[in-house]
Amino acid sequence: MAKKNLEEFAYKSIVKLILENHFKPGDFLLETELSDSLKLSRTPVRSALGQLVAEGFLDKKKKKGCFIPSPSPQDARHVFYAREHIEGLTAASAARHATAADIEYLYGLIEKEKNVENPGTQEAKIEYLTINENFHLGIARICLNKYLEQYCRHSFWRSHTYIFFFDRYYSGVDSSGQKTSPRQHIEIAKAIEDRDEEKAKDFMKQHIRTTFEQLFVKL
Amino acid sequence: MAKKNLEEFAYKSIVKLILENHFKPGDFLLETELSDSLKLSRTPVRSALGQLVAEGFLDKKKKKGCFIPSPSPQDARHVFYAREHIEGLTAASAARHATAADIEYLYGLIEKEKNVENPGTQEAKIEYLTINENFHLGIARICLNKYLEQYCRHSFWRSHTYIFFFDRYYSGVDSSGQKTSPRQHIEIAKAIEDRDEEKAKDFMKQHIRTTFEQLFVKL
DNA sequence: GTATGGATTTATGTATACATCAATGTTTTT
DNA sequence: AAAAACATTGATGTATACATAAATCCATAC
Repeated sequence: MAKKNLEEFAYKSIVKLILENHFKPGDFLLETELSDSLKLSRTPVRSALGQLVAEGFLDKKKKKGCFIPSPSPQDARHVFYAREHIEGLTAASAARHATAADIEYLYGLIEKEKNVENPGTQEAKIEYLTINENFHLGIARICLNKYLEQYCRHSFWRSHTYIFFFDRYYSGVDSSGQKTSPRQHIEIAKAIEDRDEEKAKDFMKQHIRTTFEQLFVKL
Repeated sequence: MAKKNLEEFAYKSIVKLILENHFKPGDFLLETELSDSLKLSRTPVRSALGQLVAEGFLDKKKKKGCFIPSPSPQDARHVFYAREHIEGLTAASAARHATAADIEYLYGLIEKEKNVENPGTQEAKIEYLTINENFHLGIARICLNKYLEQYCRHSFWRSHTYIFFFDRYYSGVDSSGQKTSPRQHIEIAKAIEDRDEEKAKDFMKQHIRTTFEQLFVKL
């Protein structure tokens, strides 16, 4: 990774570590350890951690440090409730603003999603995650409202805490044996293409509710 | 102001300066100037600025500094669009979760709002702002979803950039000669008290749209 | 054995010196 | 006079030393 901006480098590195599950909930991210392993001083590491706290991805205890927030069923409900409604809005707005190129982009992602190789492997899991992220954040971008996009990005990432914990999600298939996610993505893309704001909103909300239910059958 | 946590002190001080209109859009907030005037080193000031950037209250140009984002009609539309829908959600959720104490709190604010003294003065303006903030963020708190609360707080503050610029807002009266804001606040509080989620949502959305329209008649 | 109190440890919090880069101004060249 | 090359300036970016406080451990008192 490029190291011209150490702060940015630290930020990305830390996010990567988090996403790769190097830490478990409640773990403290020590400035000294991180600066040590990333071969930089505490200053840029500290900035990066501060950023992550301000963005709400990490919690902080004064004079104690930054730590991975603990997931809880209640928190999960809150995140997914927020996501459901906010992404409902972004999908509806996207239906208003999408260009031909935007729609092509979304369908391109769906194609990729259908053709992920070696399903079940760790690489496939990462691949699905990436495509899913691009789809949801892509729609947020298309909606052309930087505030909604920001909130969407935030709640999306927070929800991923949970997605990462439960493998069930990746094997989510419906009664017909088809993967639910690509099918629902197609519905959403179609609604956006048809400029049907209501449908786009409803399909998106349903999609996120499905995701939540697949993750938390037991709660 | 207490100075035990210099970073927090810096953060609050800078926010205060911004809200008191010490800077205009496009102005750079220089670390050296701030640390100088606040009598601390650059370190806590720099942290505070980084926080404000991460939260989206300031923009930043690499190696150049943090600056007040420029308002624009389009940005205003985006902020108020986001606020309208998010606060619609918080109001509906608040109608589900409000306790008797919560409802009393809201009505208390409305009473205060009715009885602000010396309307038209700068103090009255500040007083209105504070009450209004407490009302809107209070509802966000009552809804018990920390994500929605966070997004609500963010869009609320961003919208205040605009509210501060236009005095018309504070003199907003409807055709019957009554202040619109207290009247609409009463409607919302009543709907929450009645546990009528739909009405709470709709009144809140209407209220925020009214605010927007009062500000931007000319756009 | 438990509890209290203080030393130790260890991490964050802060100040400061220095490095770096972008912008600007100035000189030199054509 | 215009343009290119260079030097200056002034801010942020980074490293590091030191201050401080929370947590832990251990000794001592009861």
